[in-house]
Amino acid sequence: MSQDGTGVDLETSLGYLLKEASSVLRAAMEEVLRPLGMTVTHYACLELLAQRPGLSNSELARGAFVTRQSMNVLLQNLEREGHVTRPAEAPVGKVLPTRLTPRGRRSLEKATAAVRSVEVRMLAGLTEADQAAALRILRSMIRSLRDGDGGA
Amino acid sequence: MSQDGTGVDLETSLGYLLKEASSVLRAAMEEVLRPLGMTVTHYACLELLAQRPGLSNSELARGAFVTRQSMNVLLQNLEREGHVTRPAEAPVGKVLPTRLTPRGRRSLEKATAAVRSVEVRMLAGLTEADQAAALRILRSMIRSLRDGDGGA
DNA sequence: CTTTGCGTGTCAGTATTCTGACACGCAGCA
DNA sequence: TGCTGCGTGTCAGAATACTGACACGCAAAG
Repeated sequence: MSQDGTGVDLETSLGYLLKEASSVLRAAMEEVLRPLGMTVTHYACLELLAQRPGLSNSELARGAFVTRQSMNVLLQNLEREGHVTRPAEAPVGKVLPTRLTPRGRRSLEKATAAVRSVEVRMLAGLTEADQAAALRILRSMIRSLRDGDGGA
Repeated sequence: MSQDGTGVDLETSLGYLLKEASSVLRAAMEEVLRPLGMTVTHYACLELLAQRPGLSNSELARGAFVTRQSMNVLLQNLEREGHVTRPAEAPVGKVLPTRLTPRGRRSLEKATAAVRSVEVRMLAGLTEADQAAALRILRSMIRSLRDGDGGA
């Protein structure tokens, strides 16, 4: 298909590989989440809420790597579908703490299992040491990027 | 800001970390590309063309992890701005081989420098061995995910 | 030579996300 | 006490990407 005559260092760029891995992972997650009627962002939001109940819209947005606005429309959908609840009035300030409903928790269970199977598949062929190294390396990358981002 | 009382294993999930790293990397790239009037997908397309001249729209799309349709509108923009050229007639079949113009090559140079600086910053704190390990691990993840994707 | 499969470019419509901007509430400081 | 900085929720508009569908051309199989 490709002329493959000039195959260069695109495949040796960690940045490109990172994007590729993330893209493939997202596609794989979408594939297993679709039968459940969920998107990746849906799942991320629910998982976040399960692990940290009472998160605000903005905090959820940061955790799912989208903007507050996007997360807000997502939360409205989830609320309408009965997966999450938000108080009509802010208990303090303007923050509306969000919580999972039993129904949301139930659909999250299936999604979590599906996603976990994808992650297991992704890690097949990697030793424990590899996974530990990956964790350390990715954290280092994130920290280095963040330091320069907000700092300078 | 967060109640940080339930800090769970979100930070130990390689999938989440992968998404986080990719997100931070993309943000950092957008930040340095914005002054140049380019987006990440713009840059990816140009870089792809520099390394593999004559790529088709579909091949470009696959390389930049977007759909053919999205890449097509991007190419139309780039063509209108004089960064790339596509023959009006397909030399063979329907494939329209795309090439960089001198102007496109020039703006790519600045972008490449900017992006490279981001990648260097990302890799700060990592040894050569770490980088080699990251390459190997990411490739393994991609392959494992792909095998299960299209195969099963 | 005909036919089937595959990849491609393209059109139309939809959905999702983002950027920009506004007002509000809390915390710290003079 | 009054004020400034910061974070938040929300509204509106625009940009971007995606899904679905169509016709065309090449290549392999009959």
